[in-house]
Amino acid sequence: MELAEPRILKYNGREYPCCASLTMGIIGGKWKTVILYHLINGKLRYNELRKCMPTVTERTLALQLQALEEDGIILREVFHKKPPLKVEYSLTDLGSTLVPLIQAIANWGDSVAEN
Amino acid sequence: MELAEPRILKYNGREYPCCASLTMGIIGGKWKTVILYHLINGKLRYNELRKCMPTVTERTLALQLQALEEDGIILREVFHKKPPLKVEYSLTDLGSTLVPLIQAIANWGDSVAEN
DNA sequence: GCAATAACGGTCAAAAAGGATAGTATTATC
DNA sequence: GATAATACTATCCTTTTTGACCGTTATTGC
Repeated sequence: MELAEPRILKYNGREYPCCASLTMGIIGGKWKTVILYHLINGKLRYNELRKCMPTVTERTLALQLQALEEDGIILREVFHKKPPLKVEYSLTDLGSTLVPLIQAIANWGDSVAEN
Repeated sequence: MELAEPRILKYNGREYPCCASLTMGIIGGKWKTVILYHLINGKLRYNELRKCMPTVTERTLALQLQALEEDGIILREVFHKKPPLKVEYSLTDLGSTLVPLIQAIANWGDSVAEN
């Protein structure tokens, strides 16, 4: 059987075989949509996010935040230099274009939850 | 620091801490949204899906199809018993409720692709 | 002067996801 | 009578993701 050549899509140095998988490459994984969901209503500090997501470990949260920042989805702002006392995360302009998507993801999950 | 108790959501025997992660638990991963994207326009046979997704391995495709079936998102229909010569996959009613979501995921990926 | 807070980073380990490759049973095709 | 197609399954292995747990640096509160 012959398989067709896929058209390769690129984003931020990574390659994807389909527009759907590109999106999933950016917001996929266990925690990224949860982070974005909590950022819909505005900036949150690192520890505020932790309180919203008590079951994620600190290391994983930090990794996911870095990945989202690297992909241009969220902005990381540090206040008061030397020891970084205050860090705020918010959606970038690009990240804001994901809001309807995140909301739809959350709503669908809500609608099918059994509890 | 005190962390709040999360409200646990359940679906198909699994537990999630957030409505967004529930959805991702069902359609997350590298290939599930791609499968669903190709099923939007109607039934497809196993090998038709393979041609749509030439870069996925057979094992992974079969696993993802099983998972989607188990979660009630797709329907697997076998024709001509004995050796299963023809198998068709399609969206269930529940799976159809994901169509707007899948389309939004695909559109967003399309809009940010660099190529 | 001790603990708490803030925002992580480091290391190691476990779990989950995904890939490579080959095999199977039956029918259809050349 | 060999080959191809169909729809997978079985092993084995590698990569990726996630978790557990502890350390850091400076400031504030008791």
